[in-house]
Amino acid sequence: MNLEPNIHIVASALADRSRARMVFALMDGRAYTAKELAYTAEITPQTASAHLKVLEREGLIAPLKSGRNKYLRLASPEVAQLIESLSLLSSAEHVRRAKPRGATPAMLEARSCYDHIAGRLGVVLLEGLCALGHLEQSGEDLSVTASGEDFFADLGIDVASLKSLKRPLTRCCLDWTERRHHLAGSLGAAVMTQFLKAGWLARERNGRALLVTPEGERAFAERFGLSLSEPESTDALTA
Amino acid sequence: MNLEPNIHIVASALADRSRARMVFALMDGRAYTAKELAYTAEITPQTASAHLKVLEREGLIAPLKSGRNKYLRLASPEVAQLIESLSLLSSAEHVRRAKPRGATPAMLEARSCYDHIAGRLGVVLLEGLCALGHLEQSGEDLSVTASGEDFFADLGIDVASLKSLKRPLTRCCLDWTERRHHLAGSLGAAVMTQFLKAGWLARERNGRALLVTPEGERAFAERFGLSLSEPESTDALTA
DNA sequence: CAAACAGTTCGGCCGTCATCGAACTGTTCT
DNA sequence: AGAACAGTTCGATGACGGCCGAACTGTTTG
Repeated sequence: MNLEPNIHIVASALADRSRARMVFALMDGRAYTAKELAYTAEITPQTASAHLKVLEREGLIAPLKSGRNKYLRLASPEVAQLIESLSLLSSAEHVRRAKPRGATPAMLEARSCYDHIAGRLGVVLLEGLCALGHLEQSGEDLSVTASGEDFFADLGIDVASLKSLKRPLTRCCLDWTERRHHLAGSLGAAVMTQFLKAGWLARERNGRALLVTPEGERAFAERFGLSLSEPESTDALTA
Repeated sequence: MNLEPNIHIVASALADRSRARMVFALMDGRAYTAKELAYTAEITPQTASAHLKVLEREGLIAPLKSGRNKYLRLASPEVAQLIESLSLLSSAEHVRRAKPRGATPAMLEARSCYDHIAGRLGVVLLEGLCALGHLEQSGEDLSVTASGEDFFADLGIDVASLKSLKRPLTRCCLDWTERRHHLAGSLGAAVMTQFLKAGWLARERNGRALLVTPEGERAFAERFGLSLSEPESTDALTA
């Protein structure tokens, strides 16, 4: 007899198109009301209610009540990583089968992936940091260099205090649109938070896309040596 | 409109108990015939055939034909990581709901997790390596120290050449029975291979459990400062 | 060549579950 | 208090999918 985890139960929770769409919407790390999620999944509130109950029972989402509203968010970073793993394996299918799909170019450019930056911006950011010697990549293993600690301190991020968290400091996250890596982990989360706070990035109103502000463009050029001017998104789509 | 990955399709492939059991059996990294998998899932060969077709279509397993036999194995390390993520979230459920389940104590003690060592052995191994200063853990971020490179070289593992692979050198993998970390990544895989080759570990005939040989016990004590004598497994189960 | 065996396809049965309309609970605003 | 609204429960319906017995393809063995 085998020690057998009931992985099919958790998998079942994500095996439905409507539930998948709702969970995917929550991948921006924010909390949404049941109705908003029903709307994004294009189903009625009753149906959504049943679905959300399932996701809640399986510990994938966590509720947050406020008056007559019930805000829902992903339960943990582990859930986000699960969705990432699934996206990685399903996007292969996705690309192979149905190529031309409705896609927001803005999302390809920059988006939030649970709590850090993904998309083309995420990828070039990681590469820039490595090129400047602030991060070191051996294999896919990432570490912060001494000059990196100073650099992040200058951005208002205290690397030492992040290290004491139980969460990984740095983690490589395979980007499912770029199919290259971007920075995740607690440092990745801190970076996105700082960028939003500094006004270098702004969130799109109802979606995962992130917009680079003019100040952000200047800051990225000065500090990271990046020029984001050429929008390769059309390229990426037709490639 | 959202860029929407069909994660529910891949999830569906794992949303069935029989398929989950088969995939879980493949987590030891070996290849099995369709009939063996049917047997472990306790279903007829016809039914298994249909299931395996689904898993193959979704790119989760890869076939390897040899005469009238068809050997099946996991398609990639990414798939193994997906199963890990699922196990992590479902074992929480599992523990919470149905505590006393048929479990092999041997599997709790040491087992293969796709291609590296998991279970109590995997956990104490990682801790031993950190205590000896061969690995360094900041947060959950792992790196090999200078003394570590020598240490692994002595075991017949060339860390430098592993670094050049596209796979991560080290990766923390959360153990779903111990709920603590063990060593994964290409170094983790190399370590298990060496241990098997050196005769320190032996595979159980039909399962994921790993047995520590007397030579292995001696080697682990000498080189890693580990004493595995006390079988805490009963502890772990009643805890 | 014939028997044995791995794997597959086909057809029918049955349970599970996503969906929606209708009706209900509870909170907020006027 | 009463209207409006978020969220839920209930019941009916219809589709999908897992399961097995039987029959088939193709390879190995005697």
